[in-house]
Amino acid sequence: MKTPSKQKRLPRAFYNRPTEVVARELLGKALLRYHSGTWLGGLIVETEAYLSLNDLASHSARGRTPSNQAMFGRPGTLYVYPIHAKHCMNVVTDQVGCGSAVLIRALEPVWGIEKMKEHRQTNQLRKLTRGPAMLCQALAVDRSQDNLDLLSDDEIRITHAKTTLSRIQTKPRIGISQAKDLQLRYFVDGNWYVSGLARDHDTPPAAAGRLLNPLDGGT
DNA sequence: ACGGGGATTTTCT
DNA sequence: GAAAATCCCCGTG
Repeated sequence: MKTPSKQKRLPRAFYNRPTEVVARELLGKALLRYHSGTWLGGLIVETEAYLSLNDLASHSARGRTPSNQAMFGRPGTLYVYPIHAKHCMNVVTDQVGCGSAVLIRALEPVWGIEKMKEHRQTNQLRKLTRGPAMLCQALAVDRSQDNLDLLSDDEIRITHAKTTLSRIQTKPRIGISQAKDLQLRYFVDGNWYVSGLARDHDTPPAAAGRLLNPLDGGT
């Protein structure tokens, strides 16, 4: 299984920190998924933090249930949940049992773009991974990946990446009905693949203000 | 069993 | 900008 990048995985200690810190520092890292003999993935450009305390929008706010148990696992655990007949993926943060996680909301597609186009049934680059459910479909991630460990699993990982970040923005989270005031959404300012209103980041990749592709990025 | 709501996406006007 | 599509999950009875 030849990896498309020589970068190493993020260590456990990276995730075992306050959720807001992890959410911000995940920007620019590489999310890689091995599926049907090929690598898929891209660079993280948008995240949201969901806290263990005083955050009614978090799935952990009403305690542990059978479906959200992964959220209470070790930092670096994957938490995949179903919503509106689709799926979204999170990375568990902070200490074991906290019930906090970071939602991965958007990627700049880099690896396996043709395969991701098939999974998404489109030829438009911008429709591959611009949104939490879109990127799960592109990467063929669903509930069967729930509770996997990003540090040891063979088919999914998050690694360092040689990237140059433009300014990082912090804004309220998207699509929630509670705790709307908390500023826990982080994204690369101006990146073409960030979700939400198009006018906030409508600059095509050929122009300025974005993540640069990693130097060892491949097909 | 039932029903409302949801960290969404797509399509329509 | 609004609404449909679509289904899982959990509180309630």
